[in-house]
Amino acid sequence: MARDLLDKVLVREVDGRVMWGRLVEVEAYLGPDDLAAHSRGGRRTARTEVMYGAPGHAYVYFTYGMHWCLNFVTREAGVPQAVLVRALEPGPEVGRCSGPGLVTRALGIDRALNGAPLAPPDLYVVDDGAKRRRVFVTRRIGVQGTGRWEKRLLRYAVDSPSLSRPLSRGPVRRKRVKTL
DNA sequence: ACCGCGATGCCCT
DNA sequence: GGGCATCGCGGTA
Repeated sequence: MARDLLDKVLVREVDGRVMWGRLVEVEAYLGPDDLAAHSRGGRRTARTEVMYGAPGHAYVYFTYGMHWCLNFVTREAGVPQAVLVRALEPGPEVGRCSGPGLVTRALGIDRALNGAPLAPPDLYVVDDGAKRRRVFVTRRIGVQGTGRWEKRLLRYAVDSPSLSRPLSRGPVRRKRVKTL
């Protein structure tokens, strides 16, 4: 799901204004077994509740005292997995989206959209037929102290100047970045 | 280029 | 009360 979302367009409409950006960087969080996921160990709290619901809905959480992060719930009810939206190539009139906190700030996404369906008119994804670029996979950003999970290649990105962080240090080298 | 750190508040133990 | 799926700034190279 994370891989398939790349190069598709995230659209946000608010007060009749249409904003969009192309998805270039996402991360998969694989539920109870994934020690880096909010739903690790099957945690089911007020915050994680929407991940236990139907797929195709937004999971929006607040972090570091100031940032909202947008996720897509991906699996059937009862399986709390999600894809974190980390970066977009911004459309016209949309500010920089090179990081999960910037994505939500640029598109006006906050707690009000937690649990919202990913469907018009508020927030949705469209396939505009753009050519799919080569997909790179790396370790997830900001994931530490989770044993093997911090090494797993669950960050999916296309090579773009709008990434939150480079695919690897220096020029992209085949040896350090797994290609699909 | 890399590193350290402060801001700021909710979540969960 | 500690930590956090972050960001931008200011310092050192």
